[in-house]
Order: sequence, then structure tokens, then C-alpha cells
Amino acid sequence: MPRTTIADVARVAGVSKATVSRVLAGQTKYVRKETRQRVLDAITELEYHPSNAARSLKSKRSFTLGIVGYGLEYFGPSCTLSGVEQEASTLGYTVLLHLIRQPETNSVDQLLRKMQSRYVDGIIWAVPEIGNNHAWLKNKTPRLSVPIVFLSMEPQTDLFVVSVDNYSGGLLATRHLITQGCRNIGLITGPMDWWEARQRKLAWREALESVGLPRQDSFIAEGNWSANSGESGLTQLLTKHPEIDGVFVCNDRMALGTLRAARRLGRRVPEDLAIVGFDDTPDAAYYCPPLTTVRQDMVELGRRAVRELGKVIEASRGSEPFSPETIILQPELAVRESSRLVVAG
Amino acid sequence: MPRTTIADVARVAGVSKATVSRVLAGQTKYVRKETRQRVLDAITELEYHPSNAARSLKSKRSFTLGIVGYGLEYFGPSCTLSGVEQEASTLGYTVLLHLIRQPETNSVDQLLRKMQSRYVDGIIWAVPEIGNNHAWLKNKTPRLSVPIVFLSMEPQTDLFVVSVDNYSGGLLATRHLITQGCRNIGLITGPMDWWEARQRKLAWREALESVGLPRQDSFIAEGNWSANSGESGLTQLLTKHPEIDGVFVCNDRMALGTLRAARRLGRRVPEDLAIVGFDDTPDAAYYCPPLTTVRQDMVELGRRAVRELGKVIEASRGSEPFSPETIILQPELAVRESSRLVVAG
DNA sequence: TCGGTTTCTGAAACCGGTTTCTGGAACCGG
DNA sequence: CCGGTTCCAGAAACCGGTTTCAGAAACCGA
Repeated sequence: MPRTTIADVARVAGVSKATVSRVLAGQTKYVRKETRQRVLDAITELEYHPSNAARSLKSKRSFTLGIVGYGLEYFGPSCTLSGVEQEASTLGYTVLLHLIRQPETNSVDQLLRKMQSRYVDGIIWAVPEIGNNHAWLKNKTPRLSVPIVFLSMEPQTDLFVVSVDNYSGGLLATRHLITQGCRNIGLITGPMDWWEARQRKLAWREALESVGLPRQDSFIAEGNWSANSGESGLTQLLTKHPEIDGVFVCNDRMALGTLRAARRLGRRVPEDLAIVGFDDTPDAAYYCPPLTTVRQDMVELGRRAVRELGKVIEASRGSEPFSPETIILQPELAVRESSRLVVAG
Repeated sequence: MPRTTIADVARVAGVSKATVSRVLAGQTKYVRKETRQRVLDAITELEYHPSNAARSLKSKRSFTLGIVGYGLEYFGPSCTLSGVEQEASTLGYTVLLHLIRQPETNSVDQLLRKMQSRYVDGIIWAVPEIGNNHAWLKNKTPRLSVPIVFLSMEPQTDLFVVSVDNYSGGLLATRHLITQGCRNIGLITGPMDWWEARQRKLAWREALESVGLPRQDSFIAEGNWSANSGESGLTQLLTKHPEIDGVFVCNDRMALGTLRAARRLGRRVPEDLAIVGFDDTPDAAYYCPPLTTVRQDMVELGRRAVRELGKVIEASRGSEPFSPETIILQPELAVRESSRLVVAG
């Protein structure tokens, strides 16, 4: 059974393919109201849906967004993807998903070709910036015909970047610990080749610097985002510096690990040791004790990225100028028991 | 700058479009080795990549799989999607993602049309079976031209279903509690309109029945998968039945909530109350105490679904018969401190 | 009444591949 | 040397839309 085509609709409505196409495109001009209605009736009668392939073949657009992602087994990226799909859907786009398993890879050109061969209207690059894995792409982007919006990357004047303010988040966390009265504040970072991890570390250092508290490298342990690395990280830190009375842990999963380490070492949280995480995963509020953490709205991050991309696409279609801009989302602090030393009020 | 087309390649190689197409299709027959090489050289020289739109327009296949998903903010579905994308990628397919936000919706036909208008070669339906939300789709499927594989749905003889054995998982959990010496075993379920929740509950009931332990409805609390519902569920249960000494909680997130409730009520885990969860999220091993739970490999679930779908597609292309089959993955028990009453060995 | 717009519509070209059909060349046994 | 396969390769039709171009009809002021 062959699919119903635009020719079928035209025949039933008693018009030509061209007219049907015009109706489909939503042109109100150059189609008489009555004719338009006949076409619409024929469309619903035949349950006609246009072929995307034919459409994009001629018009060179596909109403498809390519999204390149990484780390879907983590909470943040999943939420981002969810936000991306949601916004894309409301904007009338479909999402073409491609996951990268090795974020350090730089064999990116093949992926780009694949996307272009599918006429994606735009690309969202949601791979964390690790080492210089983005270098090749970054300088290639301007010469690319398809617009790209980058997620969670170091802002750059000639690129579209949507990102959470990791530095600001780090400040929130560290200053909170200071306010709570901590005087020896450790840091458990993510891998230092991650841009986001470096930003959070920088904030920790500068927050401490501005109030004259110790901030040597020996107060830092480098984790790999896993709970296990958080556990061993805190153990190391407390061995070197038993005086530590607060820790900023750069994600919730590692923070969960530190909670266990603290328990094992006989440190009460928060009385002996205040802990602040990063992410605000749904579980964090149920940790023991509930975890103070920096909340970042990853769903909104995805939405904003798509909205931005949509604007760029529209602009480039009308060939209006549209200079790259950077959108920074501000995280906020969710204060819970793991850091509550000072009685409020 | 117009894209390079097959005609460009043909010109450079000094052959016709048809020959280039044959080379592209990987036909070894009817193309002389030397000619083939000339074409390949031209392709790499021009960095030619065929237009997917043109290709699927004529050939009616797109090397695209449509995946309809739900609940990406949960760990399981994310992993499934990851597995799907991974396997799809290795099989040469690209993934078209569509997320459903209200799983109870039955306005599915529009979605199907959208997928078909994009010539997807197959569909993976990864929306949980809730109420009778699948009813419409289920009886429509056989008449559909595009093959569908269902995930985590009640097996059905005329459909392709890939699922984890929730019943078996429930048995593992409950029998484990029995083995550990629990004699009053409660149950905190997911929403009872979820098929998976019902399966786990059934297993709980039958496991208890087979050894003559109490299994009244008053030992059951219905949660909604959230930690909060787990917390309140356990509180209710222990109020009604203080004698409860073990609980099977139908997902890890609710189990996290029960851990808090137990703490609040002064019940030691596992000494006073053994707890078993379901999912084995990465965090579960770091709960306090570490959570015994039923591990289901959701990544593998996604992979298997795609592999199955791939086979169906190939078969339907060659119009060979291929009768629907059901693939059931067996979960396994991850025993940790939250249920460890009997000293091993 | 008449030339000039404006509005509406259709014929046909086009997008970039695949596939069918056709025919020449090479190879074969007789 | 000849009729019949088999191997190669090109011309052209086709997929289902969009878009250009041109023509018909309606409208308008002069």
C-alpha cells in the first residue's frame, strides 16, 4: 500500500500540487479561502502527512536538531536532554540523538558530516569540555554552515554558549561554609581536566583568599565524580588535615561518598564537619544527613539552549545578523542539615 | 556553497551517477574493481557524504530508529536510552528521540504519523505500561507498516517485547528477606497502575504464600516511586504493624526514603528491620547502610531491544517470516548491609 | 472600454539520491 | 565463427515534496 502523497490530496481537492504545498506552508496569501478549505478537508480526509525526506531534500531544512551528548547515566545530562527534547518539541523540531562515549575523542568531523548529511537545522553540543577536546571543533565552528550551541563550555566571544555559572556556584558553596563558621575548608574536586571542575575549584580558592583562610593544595583532593572517589578523597584530606571542619564537594555523588567516610572516621556531620555538594540530585535531600548542595537547573539549561538555537536558525534563514551570545544560568544554594551549624534567626 | 552531490563524484571519477550509487551501496558485483577504486578516491577527495533525505525519499528507509521514551529524569530510563543509542550506533542507525511527558496519554497516533513521515525504519516503545495506555497501540501495531519493539511491557504473543523479569526480581527480593529470617515482611509498591509494580507485588505475595507468612493488604503501602512516598509508606506500615521486620521496597529511591523513616522511628537497619530495594542505582551501595537491591541491567535492556528491532527490520525487508518473540532479562540480587542478618558461611 | 495591477492557480523544473532498463563488451562452448 | 550468458556501465525514470514562472481572472482608475 503506497503512502498518500501530495498528489493524492491535490486530486481529491481538485487543485494542483503547488496549491496544496502552499496551504501546507501556511501561506495565507495567494490561496483563496475557499480553496484552502477544500485542501484542508482533503488532508484530514486522507490523513495526509507530508514526507519529511522529500521536504528536506528540496528545502534543505529538516526541522531536526542534532544533539551530541555524553554521560547519560548521570543525572545532570539526562535532565539536560529532557529539557532539550521538551523545548525542541514545542518549537516543532525533532531531536536526533548521538551519544559520545569517550569525551576526549576528537574524531568529531565524522559526526559532523553525519549530522549534515541528515540536514539537521542546528546542533547542540552537550559534551563536557575536557582537556582540549573542544579545540578542533571550536575553531572549525565559524566555518560551518550549520549553527551550533555549546553547553557547559567556557564562554567564548565567537561561539554560542549556554552554561551554568560554575564559578558562582562554587562561591555560594564556599561562602556558605565560611558563614557557618568553618575555618579549615577542604575541597574535593572533579577531574581537573574538566572545565567545570576547574571553575568550581577557582571559586573555592578565591572565596577563601578573600577572607584570608587557608587554601593550600593540600586541602584539595581530586576525585572523578564517583562516590568512591569522594570517600577516599575525604579520608585522605582528614588524614593530612584533621583540623578540617568543612568540605566543598564538587558533586552530590562524591558528597555521598564523603558522608560515608565521615561516618567511618567518627566525624559527625555537620557538628564536626560541614559538607556542601553540587547538583542537587533528587536523592540529596534524603541523604543522611540531608545534603546542602548547589542546585543547578539542568532541564532549564537544555531548554534555553534549544531556544537560543532556534533563534539562531531563524536568523540565519533570514540571513539577518545574529552575533554569538553567551547565556549563563545562576545556580542557587539549597541549605540542608549537612552544613547547618549556625542557628538561623 | 552548494553541497557536493553524487553527480560531482561521478564527474570526477569519470563515471555515471548510477555507478557511484552502486559503489555506495557496497555492491561488489557489476562494478569493476578498478572503477570502484576511482569512485572511492573521488569520494574521499571531495569529502562526499550522501544526502540522507534523497536516499530515504527513494529507498523508503532512513537508517533511523524512532525511540519513544518516558521519565528520563530517572536512572533506569536514562540507562536504557544510553544502551539503545549505543547499539543503534553500532548497527549503523541514528536515533530519533521523542519523550512523552504524560505516559497515560493515548494520543499516540499523531506521534506515530510523525515517525512515519520521517521514514523511521523501526520504533522502540520505551514508555511504561500504565493503566491501559498501551491498549490502543497494541491492537494497532499489527496493522502498522513499521516494526515496533516494546520495552518493559507485559509480554504478548503477537508483539515484540523486551523486558526485565520483574516477577523474578520480586521473588529474589522477598525470598532473600525470608532467608534472612524475617517473618513479617512488608511491601512498598510503586503505583499499582504500573505493570512493573504489579509484577513485583505479585511476586512478594506468592513468595510469602509459599512459605505461609502473612501477606495481607495491610502489609502493603502504595508509593509513587519517590523517596518521600517511601518514607511515609514505611511510617504507615510500622504504625499498623510494629512487628514488621523486613520490607521489600519496589525501587531504590523509595528505599532511600524508608531508610530515613526507619532512622526517625528508631529502627536499626538491618537489625530491627531489613530492607531490600529494586534497581541498583549507583548510589545504592553508598546509602546508610548500603542497600541490598535487585539489579536490573537497563543498558543491556536497551541494547537487546535494538538488536531485536534490527533483526525484525532486516527480516521484513527480505519479507522473510519473523514471528514476534519475547526477550526476558533476569535481574540479580545485590546483597548489602541493609538486609544482612544471617552471618554468611 | 481599456491598459495595468493584484490575486489566484497550475505546469514544470528541481532537490539528490536509487533502480530499472538497455546495450556494449567479454567470455564461453560448439 | 557464431549464438548465448555474464559482466559492466550509462540514460532515464522515479521518489514526494518546494519553488519558479507564467498565465488567467478579477479588480481598478482613467
